[in-house]
Amino acid sequence: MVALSLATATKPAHRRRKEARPHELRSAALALFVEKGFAATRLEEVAARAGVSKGTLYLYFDSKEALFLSVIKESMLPLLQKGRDVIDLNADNPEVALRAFLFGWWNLIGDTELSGVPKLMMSEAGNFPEVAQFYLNEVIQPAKNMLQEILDMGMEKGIFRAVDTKTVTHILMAPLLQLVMWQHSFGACCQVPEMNPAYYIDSFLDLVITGLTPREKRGE
Amino acid sequence: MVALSLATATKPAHRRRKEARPHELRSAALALFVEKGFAATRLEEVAARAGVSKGTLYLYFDSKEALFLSVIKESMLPLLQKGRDVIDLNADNPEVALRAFLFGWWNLIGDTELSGVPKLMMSEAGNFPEVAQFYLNEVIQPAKNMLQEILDMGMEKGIFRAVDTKTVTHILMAPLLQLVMWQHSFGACCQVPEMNPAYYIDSFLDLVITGLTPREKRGE
Amino acid sequence: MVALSLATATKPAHRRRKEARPHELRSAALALFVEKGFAATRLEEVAARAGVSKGTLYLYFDSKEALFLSVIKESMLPLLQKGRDVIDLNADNPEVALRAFLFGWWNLIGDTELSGVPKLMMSEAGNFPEVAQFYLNEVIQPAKNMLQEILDMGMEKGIFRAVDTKTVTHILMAPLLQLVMWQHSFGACCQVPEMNPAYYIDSFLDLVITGLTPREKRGE
Amino acid sequence: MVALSLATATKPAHRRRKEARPHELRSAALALFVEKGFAATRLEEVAARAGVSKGTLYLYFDSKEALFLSVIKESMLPLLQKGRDVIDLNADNPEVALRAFLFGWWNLIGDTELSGVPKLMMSEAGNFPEVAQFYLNEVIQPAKNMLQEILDMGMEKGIFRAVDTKTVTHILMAPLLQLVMWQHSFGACCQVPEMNPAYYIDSFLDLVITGLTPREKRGE
DNA sequence: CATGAATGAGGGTTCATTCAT
DNA sequence: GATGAATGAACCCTCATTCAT
Repeated sequence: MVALSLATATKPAHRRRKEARPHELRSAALALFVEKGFAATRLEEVAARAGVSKGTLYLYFDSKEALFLSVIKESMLPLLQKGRDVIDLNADNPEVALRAFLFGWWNLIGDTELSGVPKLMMSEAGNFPEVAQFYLNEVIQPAKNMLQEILDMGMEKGIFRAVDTKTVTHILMAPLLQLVMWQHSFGACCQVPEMNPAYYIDSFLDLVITGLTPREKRGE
Repeated sequence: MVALSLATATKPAHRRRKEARPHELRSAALALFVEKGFAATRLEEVAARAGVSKGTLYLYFDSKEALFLSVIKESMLPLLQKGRDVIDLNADNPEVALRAFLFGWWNLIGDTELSGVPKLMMSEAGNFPEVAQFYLNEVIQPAKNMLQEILDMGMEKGIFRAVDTKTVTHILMAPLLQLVMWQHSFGACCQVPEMNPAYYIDSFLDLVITGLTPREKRGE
Repeated sequence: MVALSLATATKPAHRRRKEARPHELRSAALALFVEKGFAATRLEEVAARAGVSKGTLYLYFDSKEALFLSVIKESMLPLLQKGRDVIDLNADNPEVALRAFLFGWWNLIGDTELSGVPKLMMSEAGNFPEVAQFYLNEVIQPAKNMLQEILDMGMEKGIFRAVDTKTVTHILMAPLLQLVMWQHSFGACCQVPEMNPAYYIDSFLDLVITGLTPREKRGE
Repeated sequence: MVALSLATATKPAHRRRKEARPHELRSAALALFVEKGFAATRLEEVAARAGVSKGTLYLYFDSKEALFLSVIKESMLPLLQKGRDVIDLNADNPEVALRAFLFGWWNLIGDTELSGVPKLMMSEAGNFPEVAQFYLNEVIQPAKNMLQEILDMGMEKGIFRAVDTKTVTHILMAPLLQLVMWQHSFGACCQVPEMNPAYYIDSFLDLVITGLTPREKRGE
């Protein structure tokens, strides 16, 4: 009983609520910013979706802009380490590492509420250049560096042919990014044929690794 | 007929001006909608960029939404025929047709002010579902159908190996779309390394056609 | 008719309105700022009192604070020259100059809507230190310098006895300022016995010039 | 009796604290109301300055308005008796009584935190007419009656010449009130030359008692 | 036709007040 | 009692839209 009271009773209910609020508000804000855009989202709606009143939002964020910044910063930074792990675990097999990295991205970002972040950032970069620069430096660049590392490993081992890694990393991410853009735009509002993401990614990897040209025609 | 063309040519300046207005306003609106988003764009700024006053805009468009709709509709529809032409001209060589189609897209859209339309449409789909559905049906679907036609041709002739065309058309457009998204987001506001679009597209086609796997390892 | 059209028709009605608006708005703002204080005054009320809508106010002033600044600056500066004139016209008779100056202050400020400015400035100095410093330097100090000039003249001619002019100028303005403070505070909201300003100023000048001590006791 | 005083002295700290709270809160409120005005003062700041939390304030005062009322009422009423004493002590010498009264006002009010009350009351009269009426009836009028009593005494004894006492009492208070207004406005926020209050009051009494006119010119 | 002054609904933000702990 | 998280009414300010000139 003492142990129990130490574990839980030391934090009154409203303290526990208070600690969860910033995350709840960021989550609500992300969903709405992605759906409607930053300018068209009303803070009252964000608050309502998080189950609080308009004023409460200001207990946790200084302004609408500060909320936006927090959505971007707090969401993505913690994930970079996971990408690191994928590479370290598959250092001996670049093709597997490449598959694991892209599917990892999908599982951790593309298939979660975080998938909204890239869409949001692309839509709003023009209105928040500093946030965009931060995102570019602290999220995109590190992620591209990891991909490049995988390509370099593959080329070193002769598993991949020589390519311009700067360009190819961009190309490798494009379909994944396009997929989440699609899901948060037409996919969310239109009658559009189903698309199986795992199948899509698999097809893309297949295409990129073996190419369009049939085996028997290669080398002609 | 000669009289008619003369009549047109001698039309007083302000008449010619007047006829050009809707296009100038759409062009100004597109640029600003893309940069700031629909909600964050002020009509006064659109009017100023088109060199007219706020009130004049309402002589040509009923509302901000009508302007948006017009930007989307009038911009893209006239281009579809050009895609058709590309296919018809290269019906005998699917690989050339594929290259021509993607480079044609780049030259007619990606490298012009129209490149903003896909970015705008993706950002605003949530706020304008009907416009998005229209764009999906009347622009995206026809374009994908053309690409699919090219793939089908290639597979029929044995130039391309058998792939799921629905999925691959999506994949084929992704890097191009991502490129314009990039140029209208980070590219427009951040310190970001130069990227040569022609080289990028070429690399992508190369990758997709021949694959990552080196020739000597294929078929293992 | 030509003359007439040149004289009047060149300014359409809405242009004439536009030119009068800033003054009308300042006047309305002054009255309400004085009555309720800056913070407690709603801009909608200011606009209503000036006969326009809330938004119109922002066509002429950037913000509530800018309106405040304008009220202070545009109201008082034009009056300083009139004080100058009073001194120049009565350079030979310091006692008359003193009376003329104080009564002039009363007629031009104390008895007009401008009487609110000193009250407003005193009430709000703490919230607008820069405006207060400006008012001190550009309005109060020049006015005190004029009074000091009159006293110096009087002492030179032997009409006034030697006094510390810095202190006495302050003392000379105090009852006038207190009178307008009173009229804009208790006088505006309470049951309070009538006070005749001219009689009050006259009594004060009488007191200050001849003193409380009866003639026969003087010099004891 | 000894027991009682012991009981008081041994009262636990938090009890003594509790009894002092209303005064501490009023004092904090007065300072901030004077500096920023009633509307621009946040209760959270008042509470913080008094060293308690926002909620605690409501244990002692029903509302912001009630706090304002209390600031005015509790501050000034206890002082009136002191004015009475000054008169009674100097009943035989009106000039000394006049000096003692004005200097007493200065020492008890002008030179203490209470000096803010007149400034506050003047600034806020328009927003709190009932409080203003109360202040007028219960504070200002009694004080003016005392001054009037002194003048009447002086005139009766032939020490002062015959004047309109209603008006002169107003004039006599004006420089003192103006002095505290000044100190709480420009004096608190601007670069302004030093002013010695005792010297100022002395100069004023000198001026009012002997007048501006030099001895040898009097009676001309 | 073209203008730009005017409008007023809407949204970001503040803060007096309440109340569960 | 004392706290401070939560509320929501109120207010500043913006901007799509209208309309007299």
